[in-house]
Amino acid sequence: MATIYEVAALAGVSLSSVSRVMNNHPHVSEKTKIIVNAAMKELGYRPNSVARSLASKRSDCIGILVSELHGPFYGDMLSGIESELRTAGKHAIITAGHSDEATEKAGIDFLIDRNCDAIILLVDALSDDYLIKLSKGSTPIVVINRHITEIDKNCFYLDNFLGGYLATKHILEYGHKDIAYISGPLMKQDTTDRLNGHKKALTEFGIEFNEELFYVGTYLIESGKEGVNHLLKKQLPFTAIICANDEMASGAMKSIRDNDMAIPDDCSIIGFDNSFFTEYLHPQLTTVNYPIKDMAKMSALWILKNIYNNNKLIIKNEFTPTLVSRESIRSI
Amino acid sequence: MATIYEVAALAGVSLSSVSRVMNNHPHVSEKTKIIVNAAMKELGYRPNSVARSLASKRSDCIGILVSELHGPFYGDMLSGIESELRTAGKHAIITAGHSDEATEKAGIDFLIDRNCDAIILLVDALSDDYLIKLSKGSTPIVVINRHITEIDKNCFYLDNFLGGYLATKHILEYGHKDIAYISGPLMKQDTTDRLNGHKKALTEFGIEFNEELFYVGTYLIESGKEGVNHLLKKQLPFTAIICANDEMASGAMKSIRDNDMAIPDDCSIIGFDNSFFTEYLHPQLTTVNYPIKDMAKMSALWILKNIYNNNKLIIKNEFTPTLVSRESIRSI
DNA sequence: CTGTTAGCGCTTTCAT
DNA sequence: ATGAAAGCGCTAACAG
Repeated sequence: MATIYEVAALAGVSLSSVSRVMNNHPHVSEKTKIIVNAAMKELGYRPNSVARSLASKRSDCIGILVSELHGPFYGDMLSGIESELRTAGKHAIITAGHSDEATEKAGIDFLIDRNCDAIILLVDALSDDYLIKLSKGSTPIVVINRHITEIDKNCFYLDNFLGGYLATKHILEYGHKDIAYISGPLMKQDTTDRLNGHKKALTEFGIEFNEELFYVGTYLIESGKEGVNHLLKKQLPFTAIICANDEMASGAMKSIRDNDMAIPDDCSIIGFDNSFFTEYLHPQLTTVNYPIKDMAKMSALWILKNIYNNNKLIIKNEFTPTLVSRESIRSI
Repeated sequence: MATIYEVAALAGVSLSSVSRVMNNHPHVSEKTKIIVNAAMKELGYRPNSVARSLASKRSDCIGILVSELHGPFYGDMLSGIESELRTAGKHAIITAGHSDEATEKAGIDFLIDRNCDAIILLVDALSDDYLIKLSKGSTPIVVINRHITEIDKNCFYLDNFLGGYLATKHILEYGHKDIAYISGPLMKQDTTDRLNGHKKALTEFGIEFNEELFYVGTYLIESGKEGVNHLLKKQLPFTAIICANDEMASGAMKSIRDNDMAIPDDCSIIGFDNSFFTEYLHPQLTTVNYPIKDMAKMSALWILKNIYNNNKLIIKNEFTPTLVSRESIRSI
């Protein structure tokens, strides 16, 4: 691998000149530009980005910390960010936090230590306070799927309360009264927001929230199954299940069918996220659209605007969920 | 951010001593260790990994180049690799190649330029020759989902031929004779391997391959739909469709139902990959298991063994597909 | 066992 | 417009 020294020697100029043409500095003569470029080509020169990063304290890299690397939700998010960064000539460094506090902290440190110009965070375990403090550090951060008032402008979030409300209202409008709810882990803010939206809708329709028909899951398919089995065991009547995400909904659907009940005839069901596969379930799952890809792209755009000074971009922070009505709900 | 100088000053030792305790060198007195560690803690010192990487030419980072960041297949792969690396204290730097030659090359250069200790590749557009040449460079590479004889030991691949064979044999054993095939892009090796396996099974059963019932898709859901519509337009009889992956199979299922045909009564269908969602389709999709997560983990283990000298590990390169029989096929 | 001294490859003042 | 020189923070011989 040729270094900048060899390029300079071959071109018969100094290091600085090579550096200048590499970085498109103004005030470089056309002649130097040409001769240096020729030398670079001849040597197949590629700048060492580690050295560059050490000297300049920049890296053209954005760190991304996400809970998991698999799953439709995170996949769409990563894809959305990467595509925006790529078109801007920036790179993504991706790592996973596994919803564990120590792992999330370590992930952030890793990204900071690699001189990322900014970091995009989707974390569950870290406290608001930690993130607020982090935002005061020298590496700018952006937070997805979480609304922290103090760093409001750096947050990109869904109105989860509205989402929970919409789902439940939809169910209620179809005449359901005995409604089960399979929730995500209560430590997550989006989970509780959705749940509170749910409760608000219930209240509006004069229906009491029933702890007996409430199950706390993990957002994973398995816990959708477990949730249904748990509910069924209680022998309490219910005509609809609201699931806090699509994966649990698909697990729930399976379990319901395994118990010889039909969807939506014996039990209606609604999910959350509008993952790609919901359209391929049978029946097609009614759900709430979570525009994660748009949000992910927006977070990348924020960085392009605020870190790399692309001023043309217009940023919005809050995103709105919408109901996607399909086949998994029937009228009572 | 404190530097190694400040730590050395506070501890009253030289740089080298600090460096030595950081890197767990032998021949460091217990006393120095303690005093240096105390100084590090007091200053909240974190080594600058960029500087370290520049000086040492190592990074404890593994580069991963994958076609896409979303989708069940790539998600499982990334997850599998990351979990192995994490437990070994190594980090993943992930980027996407989008099945485009120039993008794949740029991705590789990016990873090399960041001093990755090794690179894991899942690429479609790059030629065997390019990869062979690359493997002679100074950054070790590992290739997933591709078998290149010359760099055999660095490849982790499925017996796609067998997979294609198994799928078709299964269909044939159920008595089908008019069999449609929705393929992936023919430029991909796994695609043609599967197709050749398919043809072999046909031959064994004395059935001729019918170009009219053959459709080249993209491995995306949409093209499963398009494939079915294309086939239906021809008005030729067929009782089963073999899809080269599950996503196209799910698209095909939807299209079939949209045309008022029942699965498997009017048309049997089989997929490939055994993606998580196939179990939640209706009917549950019969498919061929692709142990991508195991393969991904194995590729990571190869690196731990060969690059980081963890000799205990046993490596295998070829993986075997298995048939997963579910509900989407009926007897003729 | 510890300290000194060169770098790693590039950026960035500061002169000229 | 160009060059010289001083780092960026760390590692790694080499002495001692």
